[in-house]
Amino acid sequence: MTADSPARHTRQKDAVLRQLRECDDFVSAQDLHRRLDDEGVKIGLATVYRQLNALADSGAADTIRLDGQQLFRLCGDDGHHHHLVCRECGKTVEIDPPSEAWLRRIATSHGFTVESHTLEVFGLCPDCQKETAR
Amino acid sequence: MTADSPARHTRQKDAVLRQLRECDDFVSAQDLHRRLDDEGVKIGLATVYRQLNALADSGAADTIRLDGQQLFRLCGDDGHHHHLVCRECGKTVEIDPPSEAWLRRIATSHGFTVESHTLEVFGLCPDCQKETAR
DNA sequence: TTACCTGCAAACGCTTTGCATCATA
DNA sequence: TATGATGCAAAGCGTTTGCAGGTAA
Repeated sequence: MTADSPARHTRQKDAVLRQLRECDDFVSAQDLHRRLDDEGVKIGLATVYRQLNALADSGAADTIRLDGQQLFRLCGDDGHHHHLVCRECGKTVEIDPPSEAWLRRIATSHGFTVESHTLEVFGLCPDCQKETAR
Repeated sequence: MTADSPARHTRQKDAVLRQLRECDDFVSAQDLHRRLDDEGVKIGLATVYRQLNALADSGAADTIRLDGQQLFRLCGDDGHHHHLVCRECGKTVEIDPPSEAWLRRIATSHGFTVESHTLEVFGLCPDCQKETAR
């Protein structure tokens, strides 16, 4: 571990951070890149990956893996939460995490520490229930 | 949805199933393929993937995603469970699912139904805690 | 001016798929 | 014999990396 990088300020870094702040949900690198592109922001996909990984490494962003791809979200704001995902249309709703005490009790009973956890609940949202009932 | 496949019995299917039974931890498809190869069992990697996916689809095997690859394990019992995963060495321990009532309460409060859920808790296992403390 | 950052494209690792062949039922 | 299963290799997908040129400090 040598001296850390000067952390230069760039247009692209800003764009990634800003866009990340605008999504309150997890986004994939590709998704973020597409959103920036739609906005007219010119940025390489590799740069998006590099920025997101840097944010994740520094602890500024949270990541989860879903369905083979890595999703990122700025962390630190409102504490972490999980998602209720509609299996049909993909709509997501934030839900509160399970009790930390419960997690800790389970982990420590096996001698593990708790660093992070993921929880996702899948079902049908109200709209898709209507569709299916038809 | 038409009639389902006859499910033919083959040497390869047996080999995958047997090898899977021999590991008490999660294994990747590549890992399982290598183990079979070491045993002298001739089998294509694609077949291993196909068998594992078939097992997972049918509900006979559990899968988790760790570090970019999918890991499989026979799920021994009917009731489903979750995992406590060591971030360092990958060791996993089964844990009980959160209360169904809790899940249902959360989902229905948003008008969702509950079909399935995933929960993974990451931390350090006892051995890796010692390593880190060093 | 320096050296970090970027963009492009090629490389990468894991997984899936097309297709001709094999073998179970 | 008929058809699902297999093996091989190529394609696919998300992600990372090498390198030449760009740009903040």
